[in-house]
Amino acid sequence: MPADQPNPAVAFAKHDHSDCAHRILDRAEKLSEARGVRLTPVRRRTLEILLESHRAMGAYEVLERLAQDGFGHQPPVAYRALDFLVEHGLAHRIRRLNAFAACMAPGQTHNPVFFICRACQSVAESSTPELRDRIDAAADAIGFEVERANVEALGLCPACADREE
Amino acid sequence: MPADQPNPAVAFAKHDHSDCAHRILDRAEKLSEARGVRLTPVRRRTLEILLESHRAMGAYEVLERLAQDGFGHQPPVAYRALDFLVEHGLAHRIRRLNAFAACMAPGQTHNPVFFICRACQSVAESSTPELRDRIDAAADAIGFEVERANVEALGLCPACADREE
DNA sequence: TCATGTATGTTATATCGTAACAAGTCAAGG
DNA sequence: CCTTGACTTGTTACGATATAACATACATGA
Repeated sequence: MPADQPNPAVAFAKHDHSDCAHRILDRAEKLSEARGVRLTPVRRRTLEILLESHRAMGAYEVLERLAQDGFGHQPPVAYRALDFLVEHGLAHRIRRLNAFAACMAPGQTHNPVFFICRACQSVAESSTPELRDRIDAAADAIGFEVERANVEALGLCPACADREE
Repeated sequence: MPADQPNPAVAFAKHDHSDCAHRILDRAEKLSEARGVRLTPVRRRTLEILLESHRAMGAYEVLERLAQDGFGHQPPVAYRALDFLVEHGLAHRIRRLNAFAACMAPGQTHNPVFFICRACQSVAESSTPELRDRIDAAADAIGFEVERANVEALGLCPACADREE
């Protein structure tokens, strides 16, 4: 697999995580510049915090970390940074968990499917255009116009599945 | 289309709604009996309330209606009834809206896709085993075991799409 | 009938999210 | 340089969603 392609298994496999986080931060910087938006210190730090794990984190958990680092202590600080990241495709909102996770393939148009481990809350992201095609086909059949589609699968990641046996 | 098959377009089309609601209530009764669980007055009334529209309703909205009908006034009353309905496949939770909608095909194992109109909040439910197959295939590739999968598509229903043009 | 599990209702509180406003930052044009 | 306007960050205050814990009632079967 080429190094610049997203590897959906990465969240569940051993890997050089600091490397993987840095790579994404670099891309986030470049993307922000290219789009003329500002990856300010809070926003950048928020992304770093999300990138420290492949878990989904609640806004208040992120806020606590931001506060420790000298940023504001109030909810809007975290929500605004997270909203920015989501809006620009640098993070995703995982609705089932009321939480957020860094996007592992920023900048690529992708229709992500989230695989959420119910035991360790890690989240893997897989990109499957065919899935979106199916959704669009079903929508067409009833005259519905899909703008965004969200697929969240709950289950067990390989490590936690082993542990449960 | 046979009358006992779910028609995914029903939510967006004109139809004899009181008939459609009664049919589902009947099935809910039979299903509950068959499974040895009790469709008690609050639970039944909760399902009726959801069935009055094809919209998703928030728990507090449902609670208000229940209170008017002489049931309890506190959140757990609504949440417990809704949780029961969801657990037994008689209703679905629409996470994007923090809301609940009656299931239009109770008793059938189905992997529902929800088409949520962002203008009128109506929800249509479409059942597509192929979609689930795709999700499972993507999961297999990374060693993930899917237990439940959730597809929520946001967009415009036919009526609201017309209105926006 | 009475023991047991299940349902319903309550109070209280946890958790998640946003509106509205004040103050600071930054870049472009005068 | 310095003003202006758009944007960003921070605050207070509140709204919306959800659950824990406990008391009471009710069905069911030994």
